[in-house]
Amino acid sequence: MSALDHPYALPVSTDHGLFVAQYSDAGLAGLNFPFEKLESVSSAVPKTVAAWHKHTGAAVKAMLAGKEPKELPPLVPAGTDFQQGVWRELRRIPLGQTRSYGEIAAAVNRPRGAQAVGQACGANPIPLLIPCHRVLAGGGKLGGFSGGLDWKRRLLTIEGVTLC
DNA sequence: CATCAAAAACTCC
DNA sequence: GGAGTTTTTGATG
Repeated sequence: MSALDHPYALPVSTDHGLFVAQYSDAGLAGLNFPFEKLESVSSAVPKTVAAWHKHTGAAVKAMLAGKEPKELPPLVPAGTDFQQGVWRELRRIPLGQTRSYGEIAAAVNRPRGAQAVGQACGANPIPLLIPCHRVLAGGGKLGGFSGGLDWKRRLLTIEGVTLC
């Protein structure tokens, strides 16, 4: 994992732990799952970032409650063109539904690029708001998840997805 | 060139 | 037909 240095990092307290949102000057650039220890967070931020963070906090809490976030901050994940395309497709998945890596691959015109889609999902800097957890492997298998498969199962359960 | 959060094809019971 | 293994495939560092 490369250390992405984003200008601002702010905590998001939830019932499931303390997330850390990272912002560039263009919007939300990263969202970290709760980990053992936290890196330094920014104490003072511009009002624009504060406004984004308010939306981020509400959105994250909404997601963890199984609801669709009402309002999102600008999402500005850094990545290649292919990754951006995949992430855009991921955001089109309705809450509580799942797609397969192959489906996403087809949607971005890479009919046989399922594994590449998997990589793009793994490179997703903003879990939850870019719902990479809604992407399963073929046949309803779980696949994998950056923050641990435990999180993926938990998130899907929250959204009402029943696993085989 | 090696790796990866996949999928289809192919084998063998 | 089903479970396990091998091949194919695409983006990334």
